[in-house]
Amino acid sequence: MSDTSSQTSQKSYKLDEQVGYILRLASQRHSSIFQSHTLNKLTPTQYSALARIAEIGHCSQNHLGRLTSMDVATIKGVVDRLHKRGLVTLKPDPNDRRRTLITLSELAREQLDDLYKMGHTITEKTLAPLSASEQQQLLKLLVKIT
Amino acid sequence: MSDTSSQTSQKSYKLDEQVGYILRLASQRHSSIFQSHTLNKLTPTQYSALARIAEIGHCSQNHLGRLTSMDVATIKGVVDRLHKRGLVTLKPDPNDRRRTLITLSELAREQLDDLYKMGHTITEKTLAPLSASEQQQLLKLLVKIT
DNA sequence: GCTTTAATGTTCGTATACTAACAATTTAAA
DNA sequence: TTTAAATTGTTAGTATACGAACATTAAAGC
Repeated sequence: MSDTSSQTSQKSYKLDEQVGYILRLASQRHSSIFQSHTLNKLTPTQYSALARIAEIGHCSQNHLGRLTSMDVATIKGVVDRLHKRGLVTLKPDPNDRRRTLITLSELAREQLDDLYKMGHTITEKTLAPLSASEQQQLLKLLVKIT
Repeated sequence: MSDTSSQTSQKSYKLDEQVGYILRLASQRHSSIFQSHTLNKLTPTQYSALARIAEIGHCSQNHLGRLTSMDVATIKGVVDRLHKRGLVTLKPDPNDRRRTLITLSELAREQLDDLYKMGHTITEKTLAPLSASEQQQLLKLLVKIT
């Protein structure tokens, strides 16, 4: 009897085959690629927030959080840092005194094309090990488990 | 001319179609499932570390970090918290005075079967939206971009 | 109208995750 | 063998990420 430890745990557990673990590894590699290509040391999260504001024009802080899947505490930090860097402008919502309206700054609008180019490059590099059809397949499956 | 902003950015950028963004969403959903099923409020990262130690028996802190893809600062915090909870035991390596040998505690060994069962359940729930062949396909593709 | 409920933004606490710098120790090179 | 280089673990700083609690304001229910 060579295996004395698996008497009660017949089903072996292999960490390297668990989705959660592999997802973390894939995210790490993407972050690493992102960081090596990013302009102005922008983070993936900050980039997501900027891209979303660019899409919709303007919105409140919590709304932006929902649109980018960040909870209220996280989106606050992100918006604060984007504001500190002069990439977004903040002004009170005249229709709701609780809200702050967030918009892209002029500086951010000027950089938008370069930022988009950067985003595409990062996506390309991340998916480089896959064929075109594999890339589509991966995105489709990932969306399904979201 | 309805679109005045895309003169220089012909290629549109859709955040919802970028791997990095979708990877974050998938990781978030997995974490949420993990958290709702975990014993003792163990985190995915702590669980990975425990599972790896269980696989290899014992190792140094930095080595464990490499085996679980955590940098030296991160693995230190994880090991500290596992130690504080009594899940690992630490003792100096007699052969190398820089190293600390990490092993599973008796408590952790007793819980191992339940932890493995929990891990399998979490993996199942995370992959539930996919068919069996889709699940294998997803893991295969994720590993490729790692 | 008034009260209850909900939404917005803030703050605190904890846990990854990574960079950079550092002291102690070990290994490799000269 | 003595110096140089690498490894181990620690610490400080920054940035997500989430739960929980809180005050202010708005919306709903009566």
